[in-house]
Amino acid sequence: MGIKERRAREKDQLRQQILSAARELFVNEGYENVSMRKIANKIEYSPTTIYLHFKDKADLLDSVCKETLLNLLNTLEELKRDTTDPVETLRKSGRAYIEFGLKYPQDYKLTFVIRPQFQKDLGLDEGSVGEKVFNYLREMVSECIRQQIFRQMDVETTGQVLWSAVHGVTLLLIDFPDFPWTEKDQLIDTVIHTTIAGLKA
Amino acid sequence: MGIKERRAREKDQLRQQILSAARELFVNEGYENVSMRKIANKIEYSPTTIYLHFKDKADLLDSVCKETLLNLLNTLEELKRDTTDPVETLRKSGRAYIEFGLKYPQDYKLTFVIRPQFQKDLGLDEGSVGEKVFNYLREMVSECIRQQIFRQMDVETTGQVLWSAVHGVTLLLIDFPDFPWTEKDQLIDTVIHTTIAGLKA
DNA sequence: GTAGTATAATTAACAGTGTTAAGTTAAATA
DNA sequence: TATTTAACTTAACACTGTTAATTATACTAC
Repeated sequence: MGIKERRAREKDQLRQQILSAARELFVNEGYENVSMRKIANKIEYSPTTIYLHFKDKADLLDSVCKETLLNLLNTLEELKRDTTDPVETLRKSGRAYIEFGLKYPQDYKLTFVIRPQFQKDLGLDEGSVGEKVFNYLREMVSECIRQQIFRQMDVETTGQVLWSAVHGVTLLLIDFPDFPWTEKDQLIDTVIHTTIAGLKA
Repeated sequence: MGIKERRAREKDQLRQQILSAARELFVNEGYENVSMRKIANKIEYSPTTIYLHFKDKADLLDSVCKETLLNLLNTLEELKRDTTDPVETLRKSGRAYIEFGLKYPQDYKLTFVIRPQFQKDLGLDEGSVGEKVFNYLREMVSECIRQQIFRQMDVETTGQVLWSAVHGVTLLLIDFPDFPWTEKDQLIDTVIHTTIAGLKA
């Protein structure tokens, strides 16, 4: 009775096909400029087929963003294995976060700017990938505070300050590419260095 | 021969009428959800009339954003008159910037996130309002460095770090209103305090 | 192997979008 | 009063997300 399984597999395959077509188009042309018909064309199905797999366009965006967050989480967790010094880990994580944003600027904006505009619920609910990413940050921060490297401040606030800094510089670099920025790597390093310095005891 | 003048005045009045109708709708319903026809309805003109005053919808957005920047600039410059200590001015300016963003969240996003997506040119060209805002920041920063309160670092980089921090926290607070943030005022203060502390000599 | 059934995929349509070209109305000039 | 000029509108195009109704396909039971 492997028929049902094969069918489910095929269905999942098509779902994945839609998802990656959507991601590619969203990333290259921007969410607003991608129509359901364009996605359908790309995968050589009729537009309505997409609706058999996703509730609507926002749901499609949602799924794309979930994947993005999962990628980010993987990137960060891989990095964590190699280092032991919590400040060094934090520094590297900050860099990795920003570089992730710059490597996939559209994905980043989709996830952290566009999506919230359409889906108020966020995706930081319990058990979600978003929550895991933030937990990752929480752990690093609380270690820095525990070891008294950082000021004895609320873990939450400290984490939020760090997130603000990296989120800010990432978006500025993405959104204003023509602005006369300081050399990119130097700016990123300075942002991270400054914020960490400001948090130190 | 005041006829031409009256006509020009009337034309400008209508332009302004369109502009404020657009702003109101953009702010309340979001740029994407506002159609030219909606704006036209609001001012009781046909949709095409708008095109006699603005090149297209993006141009309309552009003009709305220019006004927003002007408001921000006024807010900041007013504040500057009352203080002399450069660090205090910086601190207050940071607060004012963030609060401006939170008071007019849609305007802020329109200007600093949505607009760049449609208009790559930014609006930081010479003589523009955007440039003036950034010059404002530059001046404060260079004063802090000159007085050796801040580390002897590149003025540009220092300014960009500050901008990143305030931009970051502003957008996070706007985009994720349901996130369990630290009490808002405390978070803002901590972001500003931390960044400035990190920049100090 | 064929009839019936469930599921996958499609076509056609609706109400809406930004934008343009052509046409109309109203006002100022001669 | 006729003519020019500016303001404004109507009608249309090619597109959008999404739904209901319909067709095609693959599987089940006889």
